[in-house]
Amino acid sequence: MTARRKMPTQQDVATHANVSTATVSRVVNDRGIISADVRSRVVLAIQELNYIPDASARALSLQRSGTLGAIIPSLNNAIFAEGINAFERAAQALGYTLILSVSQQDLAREHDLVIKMIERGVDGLLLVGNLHDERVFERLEQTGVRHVCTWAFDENTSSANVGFDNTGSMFDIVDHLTDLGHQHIVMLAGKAHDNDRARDRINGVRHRLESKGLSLPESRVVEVEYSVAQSRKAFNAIIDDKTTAVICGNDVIAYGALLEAQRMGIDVPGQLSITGFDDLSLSAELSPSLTTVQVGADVMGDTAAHQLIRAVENQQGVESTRLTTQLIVRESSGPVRSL
Amino acid sequence: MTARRKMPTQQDVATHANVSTATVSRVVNDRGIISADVRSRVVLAIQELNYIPDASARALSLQRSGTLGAIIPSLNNAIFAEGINAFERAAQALGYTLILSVSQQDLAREHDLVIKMIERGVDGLLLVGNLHDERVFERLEQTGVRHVCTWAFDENTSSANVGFDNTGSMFDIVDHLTDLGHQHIVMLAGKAHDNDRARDRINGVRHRLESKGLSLPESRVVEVEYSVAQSRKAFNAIIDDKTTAVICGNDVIAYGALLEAQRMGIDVPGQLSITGFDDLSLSAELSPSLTTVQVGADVMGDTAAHQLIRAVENQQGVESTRLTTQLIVRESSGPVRSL
DNA sequence: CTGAAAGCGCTAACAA
DNA sequence: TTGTTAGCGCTTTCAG
Repeated sequence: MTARRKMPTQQDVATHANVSTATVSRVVNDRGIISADVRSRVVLAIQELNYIPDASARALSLQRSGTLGAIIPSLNNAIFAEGINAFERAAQALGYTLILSVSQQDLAREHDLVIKMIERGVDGLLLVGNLHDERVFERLEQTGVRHVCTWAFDENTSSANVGFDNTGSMFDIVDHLTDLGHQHIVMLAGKAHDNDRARDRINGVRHRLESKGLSLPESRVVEVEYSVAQSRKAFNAIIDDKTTAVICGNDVIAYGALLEAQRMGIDVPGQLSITGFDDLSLSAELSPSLTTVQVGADVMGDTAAHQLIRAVENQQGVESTRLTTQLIVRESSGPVRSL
Repeated sequence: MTARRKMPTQQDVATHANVSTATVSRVVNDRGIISADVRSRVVLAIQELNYIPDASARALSLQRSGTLGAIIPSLNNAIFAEGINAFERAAQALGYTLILSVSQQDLAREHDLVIKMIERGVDGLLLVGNLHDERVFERLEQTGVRHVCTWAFDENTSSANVGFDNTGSMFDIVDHLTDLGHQHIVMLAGKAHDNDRARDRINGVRHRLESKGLSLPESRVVEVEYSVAQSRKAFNAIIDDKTTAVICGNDVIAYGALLEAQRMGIDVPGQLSITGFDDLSLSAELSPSLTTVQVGADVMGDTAAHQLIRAVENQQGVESTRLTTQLIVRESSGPVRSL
């Protein structure tokens, strides 16, 4: 088991079945017309030899690999895992294999990974967000590799988008809170470095508040790691008596805020409203359940895979799909308590 | 952008730099000795043409792909996502690319995916658990593809294992609970279909209880989906007044039990002790925090990648690594309240 | 130190 | 319907 056995090749099968390699190729790929006799001989030979075709050779010859690439910031983020799960499922259903790389929220690393993906000959590539190294777009354009940027939607990008408007999604949250009378709001945002989604969400909150004569000064925004423990600390540090609501950049951060508030004896939503973003399945189960924004990561992953594959197989461009988010009002947000 | 551009090949670079393709190959792979002059000409040509090597052709020629495959039951399971994250990170650091497929806890599907992986020419393959279609092992053996089964450890498997003993891990939980005086225990196990880990955990609990003169009849075990909502239902259906402790097959199930207990007004751990398995990061944050078993998914993923790559690059067999789990006692378990 | 040539396994015209 | 023959792009002897 330490030595790598020589695997049977198409040639071996051909010899064994007494046909040409072209014929073997034809039956393997179900292409053209083959007599029943020949077909059965080939099939038998394949079974007897335990023949498994070589995808590299096939890709080299076909100039198509049958793979889809995906580069994501992290897998330790339930919502990305969910999106990739759907992406892989759709790809698998359509006969494609997933090549997955993690950029660790580092755009320089992401650039290198994109090159790797091109080397691998992926037929399509999924990226997260619209913020990337410029050279990424150049390379993709130059090589003609189909790609789609997910988790964001911007009318004015050159690349196709399958995602939602991060800025606009926050309007619903802000409107919901201001309707409930909240004016003193803080935001526990996700880390915005190399991350346009986090940045857009902050801007969304800020702009919407400003449009209502309110504001979100720098002092009332903290960027937090994707971690409940980190979020608790951040919450603890920024919370004060005047604050009546905290908007979180994602559900995990919201869990931290919620748990820490409870530990501090702050009543949610009585004294403080808390909102999340993503609508992880746990969010509906907590007590109080979390008001959040549903993003449909599974639809996004599924759609991205389908768009990519359709573009590849029909030799056309990748279409953008604008997904909508939905505000899910639950128990963690409520009216400002009158004094 | 709808037409696939012809990418520059090694041949183009060779012509441009006025050298042979062999030379280009040498500078690209840093192999052999090349004069400074030639090297710089080649490097320049590569940049000017934006040359990106073709991994398929390389793999075909080298009979090595530089990829590692992984087939996991699901990505919507935080602990697998964590393990794969570590696996990918290690692979990436060592120059390998990850090919990931999801079997959806279906061994028949897994078998097909293994064939796909062999077609892709993965240099090494990660599988979860020791329960697989027999033909999987035959194929792997026959083709000589290095592989490792994770999330389990059994002395008597033919395949290398990088994991822990699921049966034995439950002994710690059982001992902990019986030490606290618990005798009426129920188990909310993970779905055991096509899943030796879940099965082993059930057996672990049962055997350990029996060794102490206690028992875990079928009527006190329910298999539950990996879902907080499902777990709440199952908990609700099985809980009764006599039960003083519930052992859960994983942390997510435990969250469901805990939240439902709280909703029902059951005091944890006053009236009921609850334990989990996995030690997800949230488990330490909940209130009460969850007594659970830490499995070190990141170490497992990292180790698996290293073992695989070492085996490939040194032409040797894959070594097994026995990982240990650790009981983490927190607030959700306590002594049986004396009546 | 560099080039020429063969070959990795498969597919795709083009003939037969 | 089936076989023959070129490659696909890269690496690797083997010469020079």
